[in-house]
Amino acid sequence: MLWLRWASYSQEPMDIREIARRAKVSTATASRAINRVSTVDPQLAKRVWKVVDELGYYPNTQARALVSGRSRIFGLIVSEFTNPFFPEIVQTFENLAVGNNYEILLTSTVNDPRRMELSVRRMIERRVDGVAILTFGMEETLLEHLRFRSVPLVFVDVGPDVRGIANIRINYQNGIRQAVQHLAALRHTRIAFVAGPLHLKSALARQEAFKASMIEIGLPPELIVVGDHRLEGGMRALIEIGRLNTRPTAVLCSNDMTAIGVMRQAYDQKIKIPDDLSVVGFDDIRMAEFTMPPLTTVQMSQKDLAKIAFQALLNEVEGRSTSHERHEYELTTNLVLRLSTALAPAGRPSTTPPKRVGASRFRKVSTTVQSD
Amino acid sequence: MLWLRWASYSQEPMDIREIARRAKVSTATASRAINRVSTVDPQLAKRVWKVVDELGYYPNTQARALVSGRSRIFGLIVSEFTNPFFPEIVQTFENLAVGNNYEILLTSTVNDPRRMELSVRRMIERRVDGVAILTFGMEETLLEHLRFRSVPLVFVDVGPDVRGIANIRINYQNGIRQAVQHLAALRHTRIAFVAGPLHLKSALARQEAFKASMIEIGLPPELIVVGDHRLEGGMRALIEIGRLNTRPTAVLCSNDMTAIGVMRQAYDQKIKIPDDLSVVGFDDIRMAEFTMPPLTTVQMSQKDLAKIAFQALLNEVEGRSTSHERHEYELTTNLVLRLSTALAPAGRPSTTPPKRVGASRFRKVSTTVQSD
DNA sequence: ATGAAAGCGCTAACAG
DNA sequence: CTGTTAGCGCTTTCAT
Repeated sequence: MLWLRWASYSQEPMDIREIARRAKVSTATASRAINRVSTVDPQLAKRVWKVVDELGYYPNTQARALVSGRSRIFGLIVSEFTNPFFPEIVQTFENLAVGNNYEILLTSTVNDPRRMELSVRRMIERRVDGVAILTFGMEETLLEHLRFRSVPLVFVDVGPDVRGIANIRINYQNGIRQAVQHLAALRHTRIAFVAGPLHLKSALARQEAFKASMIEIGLPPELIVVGDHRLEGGMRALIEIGRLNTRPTAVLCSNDMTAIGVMRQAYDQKIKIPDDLSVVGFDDIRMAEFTMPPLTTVQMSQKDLAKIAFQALLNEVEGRSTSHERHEYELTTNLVLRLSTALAPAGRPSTTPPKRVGASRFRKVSTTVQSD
Repeated sequence: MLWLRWASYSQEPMDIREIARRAKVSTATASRAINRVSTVDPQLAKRVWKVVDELGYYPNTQARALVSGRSRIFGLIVSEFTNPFFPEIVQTFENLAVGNNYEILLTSTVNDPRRMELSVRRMIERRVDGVAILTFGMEETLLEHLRFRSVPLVFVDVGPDVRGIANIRINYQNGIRQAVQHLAALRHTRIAFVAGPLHLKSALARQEAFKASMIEIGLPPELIVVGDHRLEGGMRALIEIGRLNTRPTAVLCSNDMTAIGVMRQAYDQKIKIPDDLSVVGFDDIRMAEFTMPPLTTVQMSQKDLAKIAFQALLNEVEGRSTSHERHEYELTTNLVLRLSTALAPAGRPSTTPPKRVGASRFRKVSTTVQSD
């Protein structure tokens, strides 16, 4: 706190020159000491650091960035913070950022083309060192602006056509197959699927995974209704499903909000879950643990996703990767058993809920990521 | 897209000098044109802008900040992104930021003193123009670092002792009184309160508001159990309440997660809500709408909070406020009726749920805030 | 109204 | 190993 008293009676600029002067060294040496360059004489270094601490000197990052050409900022573009899928990602990303002396420039597109464009512009203006785009849909032309400036990019789930940018591919099939087989094992044969907005690649992929998984075990993937990945869509979907002449005993949803909508509608109609109807979600957002009953769901680990994204960016920037190879990462989804699924009503002799699992197991993703 | 083709065969730096050269003006004029200084000849300005657009030139914010001394970044310190209270705040804050050409430096303390210190350090290093601290608890000494550098600060809910920084005071009493009176009107007389961690000012204030509200209508505020503002605490609280010899018929919770925990525990114990027990939350996080039944809760508008915080910062920075007056803002809380409250079991002749209200009404906060 | 030039705070050659 | 110095890209006097 010494510098605080100092502060009270002098308000001169505290810049690296001031530090240098007081430590009786050149600015170059001061700079080196501060940046822990090993060749600097320990004596001098100590003198510099003493002054730095006494004065509470904090280097000006802008100036640093200007001369070094690296801002130590990673951009993170998401759709919407209020989408429950993102908070965990942002938190994990930030944890990694602080640990690596990066700042994060967080931006949301709120599904507005103008905001998308603005996001990209902001990234460029602030000269970010890399951008993670977790927004399930982004105009190709905007990316060109980033690519043109050779800003490292990480993407989730874009097609295989884009070259020169890292890509995290989601293995939807794995988790969805587990979900379908879990339901089948509980004697469900009439399994419905509530899809998401099919113009989204991710929603389409989930639906396809569902169909494939059903066919795989000889069940017809017929009962499909389209939702919107929101609560309302889930509610509407269950109403629609209720009108079907062959009523399903289980419903798999394209995301958790949809599943929560289904459960809400079931609650309103006094349909008991899981006794009358088994429900499975997708994503494993935080809320999935808090529903009643807790939701069985396919987990797409937001933590792992963030870790992979961050690490990919870091690899790119620190040049640990030769720039001409194709950078592919994979995130595998897995079923998390909770309490919203049970034996199918017809074949159920007694109420035997599936064993509850505390934590989920993952198959390790195909890339090494730093732990928390 | 013209500049994109240009880009393909020349990779020179696109800086303001390049713009100036191509527009056949001086860098000074280029700068003025880009910054829309009115005195610049329209002809020249147009020429400059043409080049800017063709080349896809984006000014370097670092350089700008360095010379102007203003970074156009606001710091936003929160406790934890995964705390459901924050996403809406962050989103609103960002919306306002983009609208005003600011960037936001988002930081979380995760209730770790080291991270708190780091947050402050990061703010200073990036030379933010102001900081909003929404973290219900922050060490005084850290603030000194910011105050010393005269960084404008906005705070939520700190005591009245701190001078020279803006403060948003929460009127807990208003909403909690409404909640208590709502329950009383439904013939509840044994109303329990599940408090939060009492070392938090905000938790303490809520408890005090509860006590005052009860006494006000002649009910003894005796049934108080302490939770932790998390789901688990709510669950434990209900168990504890169940052991009381005088069982309450309604429980008011210090925050929504607690209320959700209570509901979860009730679900597990087959206690029907609201028929057997009325539950009221506090905060009105997004999830409160999605519980079953939807949670009646005291709303502390996260949107309004963010708006006030941003506006306060802006006032400070744009110098619209004389720096010696005390800057106080107020946010009023209000009850939002949903479906988790009903007539007390004893005095209830039939099931008559309270009227459901779609949107809540607010008393306007005492300061003018920009709309979305 | 426009241009020349200084300089924001820092790092990185380069020279000693 | 240390110091001198030239910029990084921009805004802003100060002349014109």
